[in-house]
Amino acid sequence: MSFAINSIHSLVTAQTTIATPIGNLLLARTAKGLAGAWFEGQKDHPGVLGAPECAIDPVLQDAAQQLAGYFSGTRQHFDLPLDLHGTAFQRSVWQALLRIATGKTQSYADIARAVGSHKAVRAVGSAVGKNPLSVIVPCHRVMGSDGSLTGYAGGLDRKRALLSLEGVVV
Amino acid sequence: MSFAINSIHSLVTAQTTIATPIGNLLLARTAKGLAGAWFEGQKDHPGVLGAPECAIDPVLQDAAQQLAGYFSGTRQHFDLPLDLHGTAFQRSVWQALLRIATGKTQSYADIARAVGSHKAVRAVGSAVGKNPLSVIVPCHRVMGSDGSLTGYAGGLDRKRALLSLEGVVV
DNA sequence: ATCCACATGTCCGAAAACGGCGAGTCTTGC
DNA sequence: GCAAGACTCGCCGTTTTCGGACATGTGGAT
Repeated sequence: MSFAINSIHSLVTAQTTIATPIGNLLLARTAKGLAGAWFEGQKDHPGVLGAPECAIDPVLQDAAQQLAGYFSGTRQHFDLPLDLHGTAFQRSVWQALLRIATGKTQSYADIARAVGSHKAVRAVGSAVGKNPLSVIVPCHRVMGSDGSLTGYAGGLDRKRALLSLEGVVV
Repeated sequence: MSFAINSIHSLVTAQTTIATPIGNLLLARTAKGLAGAWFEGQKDHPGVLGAPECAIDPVLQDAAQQLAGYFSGTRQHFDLPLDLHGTAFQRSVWQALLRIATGKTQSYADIARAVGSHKAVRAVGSAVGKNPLSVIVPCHRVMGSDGSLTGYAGGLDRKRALLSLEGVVV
């Protein structure tokens, strides 16, 4: 077994798993901030991380608490140090996602325009699909131009649940 | 028809042919020890040797007996006086082959490292291919780095048979 | 003298395949 | 007519695959 050279595996300094209404969420941090949040069984779940299980890390604790607030409906946005690993294009897409307010949605074409190349719609699709921070980077707020629920690495059920939690009618 | 200047033809003092489960094997010795073991129809088979057919030569007799043991599964390694004729590089490669235990395999790159020039992989390939002592110098235990069965002067079927006799799964 | 062919393995660039799309066309079924 | 699906094709960053170049020692051909 071998890991990709640029995987964040080797950079993770602490991890923990928290329970949410839609499944367990694995949180991972690096020296610079929160770097991963994957649902159990989600597409790019890194599997077992070598880093120490650590529930008392400040960043992970903050994240857990803010996520709890989000799922209970009291918190509208997150305030955490993030360490997003990806290509320049991917990072710009993820930044665009962070600018979508809770309860709003945008289309893949909207994001494409936002990052400057309005024709790169499919590329946006695959970048969105590789979002390493489920929930926190709100890739679930992206829908097809015709309003259709198109895809979600964690499964469409979770996407529906998150949107409905935010008051969006599908 | 002509023989190469450095061929061992003129040095052979005795020869014999023995039967094995995978074909007849021609054994040849010089004054110093066993110098040749070629399968019928194998690539560098020397053809007819001028030396006397002699089944009672001590070295040839030992070789025949040990080979019988090997093919019946009771013998794991050979103990015979060898007279390996080849260039310095070839001899060092063949010596490296002798260090591969029964039931193990190595890649051409492994051998290259073992003889000190890790980039001379192709050179190793051709040296291995010129091994004069089939079975006894276990050139059949060399495989591609990706585990592929690449070549054998006696035919890939024989290579497969030998490996399977040694318990290696291809 | 030179050149070529080998029982390989590594590297690098080019080319092709692959998506969490979208817009345009065509086909149904009312 | 006309709306809702099925199909086609262009779009573009990323990933995977593929092909050529190179390193190396030797022997045989030219």
